[in-house]
Amino acid sequence: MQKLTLKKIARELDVSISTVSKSLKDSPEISEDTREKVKAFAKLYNYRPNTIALSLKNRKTKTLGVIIPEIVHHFFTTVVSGIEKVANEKGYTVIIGLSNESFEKEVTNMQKLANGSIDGFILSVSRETQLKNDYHHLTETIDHGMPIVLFDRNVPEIECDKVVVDDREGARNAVLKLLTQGCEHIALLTTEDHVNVGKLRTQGYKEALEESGIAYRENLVVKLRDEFNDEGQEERLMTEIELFLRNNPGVDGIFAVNEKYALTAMKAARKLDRDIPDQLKVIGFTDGDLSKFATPSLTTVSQHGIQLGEKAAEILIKRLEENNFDPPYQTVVVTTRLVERESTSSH
Amino acid sequence: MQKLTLKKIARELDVSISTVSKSLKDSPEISEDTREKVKAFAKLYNYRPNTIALSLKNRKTKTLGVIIPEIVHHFFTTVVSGIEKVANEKGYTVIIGLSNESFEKEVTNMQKLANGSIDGFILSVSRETQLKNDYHHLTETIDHGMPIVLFDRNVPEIECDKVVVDDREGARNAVLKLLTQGCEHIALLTTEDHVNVGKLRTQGYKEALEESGIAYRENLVVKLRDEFNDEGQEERLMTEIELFLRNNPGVDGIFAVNEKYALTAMKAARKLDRDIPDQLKVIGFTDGDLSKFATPSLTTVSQHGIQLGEKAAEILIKRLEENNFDPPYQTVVVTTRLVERESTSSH
DNA sequence: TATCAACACTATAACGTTTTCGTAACCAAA
DNA sequence: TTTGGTTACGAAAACGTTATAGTGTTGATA
Repeated sequence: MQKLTLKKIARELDVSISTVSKSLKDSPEISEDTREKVKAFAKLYNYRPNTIALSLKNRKTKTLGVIIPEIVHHFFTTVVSGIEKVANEKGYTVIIGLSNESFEKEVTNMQKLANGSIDGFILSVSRETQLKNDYHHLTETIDHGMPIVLFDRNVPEIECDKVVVDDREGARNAVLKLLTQGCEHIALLTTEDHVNVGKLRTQGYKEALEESGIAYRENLVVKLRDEFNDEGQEERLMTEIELFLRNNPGVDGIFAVNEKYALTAMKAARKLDRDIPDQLKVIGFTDGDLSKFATPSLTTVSQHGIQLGEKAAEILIKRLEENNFDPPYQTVVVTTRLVERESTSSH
Repeated sequence: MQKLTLKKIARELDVSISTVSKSLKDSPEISEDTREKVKAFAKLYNYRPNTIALSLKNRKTKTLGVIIPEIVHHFFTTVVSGIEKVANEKGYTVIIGLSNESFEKEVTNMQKLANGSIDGFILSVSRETQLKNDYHHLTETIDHGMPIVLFDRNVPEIECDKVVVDDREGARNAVLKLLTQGCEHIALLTTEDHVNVGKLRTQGYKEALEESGIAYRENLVVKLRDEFNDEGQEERLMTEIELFLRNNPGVDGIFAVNEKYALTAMKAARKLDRDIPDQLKVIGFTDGDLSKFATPSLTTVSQHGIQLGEKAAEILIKRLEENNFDPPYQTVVVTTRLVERESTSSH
């Protein structure tokens, strides 16, 4: 009951392998009779060409390698589902590699896939990679003629196609919203500096303040340590944020660079009996189920992960099909949208 | 700057391809001198054998195909991350296929991967597949000598390895918990009947009631339509649940078969001014971020998706390495754990 | 001086395709 | 009857590996 091959069909029908292959491809070289006979047989026994053999022969796999830092993560899964959708439509398969925010896993995963398994990469660099600022694995891959599309976490020093979220603008709009809602002391809950998107969102925060003639105050910026994001560290995150709120009773608006921070801030506020949105308004970045189901529901900057994934896949596949691996490269900016919910509107 | 192959090394060093291959494999047939020379060259230019060629030659790909109904879904991503962890440790790659709960996508995705791309499947059948009760694609795959490990959504009529959650027992424990907490009128929020896990959880609900000498009452069981789970249908879900609560003011406990239902129920209760947990206690199935960050935080039945994924990968890889594709098959039951939070404890 | 190992390689086949080139067999034209 | 052109197929190479089976050279033995 093993897989049917051209060779087996050939043996069975007493013709050559070439004849079988050509028949299945409706080549006029083969007589109508033989063609029909072969096709009937192939159909009957459900012949399907071996993908691996085709990949070897064609030197292309019709497969995209996607490397993400984490999979138990709403935003990244939306991106993957966007990628998968487009890939599937165009006959491509998707291989997923997880870096788990580790530089080494990112590198080995890429190496493993780059040796013939895939035609190109779509990836978002790990936190550790950004920290080390070591991108030799990316440049090497590109130099070997394998295209890469970078998404979300941008790496300015690498030249390739990119699809990024408009983090700066998204943050700016969020903070402007808080300002028009009457907030005067807006805190920023963000990550450590080495995370690029965190930096950009911080920039947007500053811009919005500046535009509105409000001074940027260092002490309203809370840089949460990376390890607070790890599983089981929710307590420490909470303590940190609660402490901040306690020490800064004047804060009437919070812009958080992700859902988790925003939700935790809301929880802390409740503990301190500060009403949301009346006394404190909150906006988070990244729109996931968490925001939708929170109480009060959270106003967020939606990132359109699906479109981002779709766009990334489109760009990569276009390059592959056109066999064009050279500059110029493009950078697509996916805009964000402010989804207003209860955490900002005083009903 | 194209990929280095044995042939190119051979040409460069003026030896045969065989010599290069053997040298790299430290064969004693080759003189120390030549061996070193070849290895030095290979290392310098970073030679890596082509995975596709190896796959073709060995007739195994060291790749697992994972088919899941949805990727923007906490539970499934935890499973995938468990699979990926084990797979990676054992030198396997993971290809992901999404069925999006569609029978057809499940079938085509499997067909595409089955033609040489992977060595075995790990999959959870789509909702539509369960509804159609058509599993020919699974039996055919197994008959062709490709092993399958089914997870979560069990399919009794298919004989193969399985890793399932103890849905019945998990539900039973949850409902027992509500009972010991003093609830007397416990409602069940569940899915339509054709979803296997829904059925099992309903069974656990009944068992717990029976054990406690409480009559099962049809009108306390709410079967939410499948389409309410779709993106953007949160409103309708809410209306439905709210209506139920309004019509059944006596309900003092709710067991929901997933996080979404539970959270929506809590939201509805708040609208109706019923205090949680004092007047109404809620437990949900599936432990995700939603439950953790909800207000009040939700008591849930944790499914240990990671362990489930790990186990599934272990079973599949074991079969592959032992080249044993025949019965007996095993069914591993992953136990659940009740994670108690604010929605059940009256502090 | 023929014989035989041992050594250090090379050639070849195979995995399953596709494609280019070659070639029998037939018929028509010169 | 030779030449030329179809028709309908088969042989072979190639993709990049690995494993099996040669093979030429050397040096030692009988």
